[in-house]
Amino acid sequence: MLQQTPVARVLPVWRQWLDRWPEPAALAADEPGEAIRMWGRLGYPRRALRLHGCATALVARHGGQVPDDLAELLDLPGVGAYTARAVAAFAYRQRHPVVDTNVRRLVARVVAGRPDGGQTTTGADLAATEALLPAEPADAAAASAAFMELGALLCTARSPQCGACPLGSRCAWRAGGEPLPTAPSRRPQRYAGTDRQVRGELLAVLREAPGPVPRAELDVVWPDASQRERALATLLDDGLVERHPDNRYGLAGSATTKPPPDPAGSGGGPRR
DNA sequence: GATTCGTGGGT
DNA sequence: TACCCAAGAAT
Repeated sequence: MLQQTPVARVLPVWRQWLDRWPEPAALAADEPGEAIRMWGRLGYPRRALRLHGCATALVARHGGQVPDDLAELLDLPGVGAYTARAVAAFAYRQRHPVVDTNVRRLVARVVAGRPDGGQTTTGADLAATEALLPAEPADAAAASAAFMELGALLCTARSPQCGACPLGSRCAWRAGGEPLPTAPSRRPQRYAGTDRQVRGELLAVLREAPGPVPRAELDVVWPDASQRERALATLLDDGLVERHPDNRYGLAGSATTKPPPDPAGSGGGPRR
């Protein structure tokens, strides 16, 4: 949930989520569509699907437990370099570099004197961060937590508070006069009008509906029919949405949630 | 390595 | 208003 999403926005959803599914087996036993529904408006809904897939994999491969081996963690759906190492380090106290966007920026500044980190974590980022870790695994985990907090609270992207930073004069970026980024080089990140927004609108209808809805209920969310088609097609392709035999649409695998009265008697569609 | 994938709050 | 940017992962 925390992937590319501010902590404050995650917290309420996370609490409801764990209240409903306290352990992987509980989530795995429910429909993936219910995970999408509970995801709410956190964004990147494929993460909900992957989290459900992750729970399923944990049950199938690891007896419902979260493994402590880095390679096994990396094999889980939705678990990448950051999450796998965060779990191994924070939950199991292993010595791994934990590199998120905050640590990437912090290390870029402190070590390399650059104004910002890259968009994605590279092998060089992992190596540079690993070099900063104490030898003792428990201390390394504490240091990783400290790096993340430092990057998130003081060494921020916009307005870093260098005066309050405990690293003080040991920072190469500060020593270099805190040079600003040379080129903007950031992609335009507009959202309004994109297929992303249309996907979001379509999914919002399906989340709020108790079960599959007729096509007409999806058609009202966006005026451009061709863009609507495209967005719906990608949702189907991602496995977030299912088309039922009666030409209604619903969240993946959630056809069981009390379908409305069906005169045609086709039921909620077959389930496996 | 570069792109794509949502959403909302801060500046 | 417009833009930035979040505890990234998959392709």
